[in-house]
Order: sequence, then C-alpha cells, then structure tokens
Amino acid sequence: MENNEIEKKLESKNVKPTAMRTLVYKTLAESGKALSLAELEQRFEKVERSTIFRALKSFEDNFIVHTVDDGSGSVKYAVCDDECTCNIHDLHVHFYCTRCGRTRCMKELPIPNIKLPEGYTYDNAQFIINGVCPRCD
Amino acid sequence: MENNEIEKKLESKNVKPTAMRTLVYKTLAESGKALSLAELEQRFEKVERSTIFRALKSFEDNFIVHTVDDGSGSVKYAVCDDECTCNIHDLHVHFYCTRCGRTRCMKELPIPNIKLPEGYTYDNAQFIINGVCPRCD
DNA sequence: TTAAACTTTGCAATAGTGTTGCACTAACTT
DNA sequence: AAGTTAGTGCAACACTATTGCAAAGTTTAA
Repeated sequence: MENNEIEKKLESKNVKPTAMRTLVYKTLAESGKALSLAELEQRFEKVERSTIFRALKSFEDNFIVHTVDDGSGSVKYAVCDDECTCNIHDLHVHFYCTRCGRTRCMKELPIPNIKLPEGYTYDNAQFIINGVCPRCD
Repeated sequence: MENNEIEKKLESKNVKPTAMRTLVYKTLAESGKALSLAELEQRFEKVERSTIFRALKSFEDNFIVHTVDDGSGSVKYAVCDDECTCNIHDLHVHFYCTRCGRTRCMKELPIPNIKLPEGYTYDNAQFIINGVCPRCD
C-alpha cells in the first residue's frame, strides 16, 4: 500500500497522518494479521512504545483499527475494512493459533446473532476461536 | 454449598481439598459469577494472592473452573457445571457488563457452531458479549 | 511413632503490558 | 515571526500474572 493512499485513508477518518502513524498503519496493514503493541515495536526497533501505543489508540478511536483480545495476554490490533464502523454488524470471528500465536481476522465469518435474555443489551462482542492454523498443522 | 460437598467435588476431580482450596471454591461458587484473582483476594483479606492463584490453576487444570478473558484486563474464573469437561461442547457465551464490570456465565447460551475454512482446527473458543446487564440498566 | 518425603502455603521478587506526566520538537495559525 | 496546538520520546508507574524459596503441614512407611 502506497504511503499517500494511507495518508488519504487516515485523513478520511480524521486522523492527521504523521510519519509515525503512517508507518504504524502500513506495518499493521502489510502484516495481514492482528499484532500486539510488543510485536509492532519489534518490527521497527527505533520507535517508542508509547508513540505506537498512542497511534493505535487514535486509530481505534476513529475506527481505523479494531482490537482483539485473544487470550495471549496482550491485546492485538488489526486494520478494519473500509466500510467498517466497528458496530455489531461489522464484527467477525478471530482465529488464534495456539501453536504460532498468530491471530487472524476471519472476515468471512461474521459473529452469529445471539438472542440475549430480557434486560440485557448487546453493544459489542468478541468471538475468538482457538486451534491450529493450516500453516502450523 | 456445604464444605463436605465441596471436598467431595474436588476429590472427584483429583484435587486434594485443602482448607484454602475449599474456601476459594466456595467463594467462587457462591458469588454466582466469574471473579478475577484480585476480586477473590479482596473477599478474604488474609489469604495470599499466590495461594489463590495456585488453587485456581489446579482447578483449571482439572476442569473444576473455566477461565474467561472478558477484556477487563484480568482473567476471570467461574465454576464449571458438574458435567463439564471443558471441551467445545461445554462452551457457553459470557456476558460482560461494561457498567458494573460483572461477568456472567450464560449457560443457557451455548457457543454456536462455526464452520472454519479448510485446514483450521477448532479446539476451544471464547465468545464474550459486552453490554449492560438488567441490574445496571 | 518418628523420620523421610512430599505438598501446600506465604513472602518476596520479577517480567510484561498498558498507561501517563513532562519536556522537547514539529507543525499550524494569524 | 510569535503564539498555540499536536506529536514524540523518555522515564516512571500501576497492575496482572507468575516463580523461587523457605517454612509449615500432611502423608507414608519403616
């Protein structure tokens, strides 16, 4: 993905595209999966944890990325689709490979609709499937 | 729940029922919901965190409790049903109230069956719904 | 019943994640 | 150009999870 495409994308979601943010977005997008703060940090060595953290937070607040808590002990971040508004209808299943620790967005698998008992509201959900991915099998 | 019932239960799952373990189990069972280590710790003041932690681990290893990672930042523990063997068929949805922070086992809502793409195995899953519970609404 | 062997517990320490305050720099405004 | 605002790096901190070790308790077996 070209830098200026990324810049346009960030701008369209009201995040000023600084050099750091562009880099973080690019890295995350190109990884093709969900990455934790620590994993992102390792991918560039030079950049401060807090800077990446704040970039991710601003992405999250503006629906540029979504978070996945896959039980690995650290929250992971993955880029959203263009049309994603991070509401219930955009939610999908995530797959966590217990062998390699990789977390993948299963965009083709939307989270099934669940009918909660009376009195409960449904704002958000996480559906994580643990298993072994084709790569590790 | 009577202490000797609890002791029988633990023994039947191959965990030696010490005083601490019985206490931890009892507290968790009577709470009727999923509790974190910190929450359990607060409920008795006198007992070491690591002792509770190790009790919970042994429960978990022996299918006496299951864990829920509800995104609150700490793992929670909830007692299993008697027949539970913690495999896919015993899994149920958990509800996390974003207002009070309580996590409830929705035993009446089994996790729906998902057909993964070729090559993926399905060992385990977590399905957490976030919203507001009747109590907080 | 007593010593040896093992288990459990409490305490202290540690690693890792997430998060914030503060000062410095860069960018934007008028 | 000076002033204001936003972004970055550094250091510090809180909290969760986890472990090593030694003391206390329990079980085993002579």
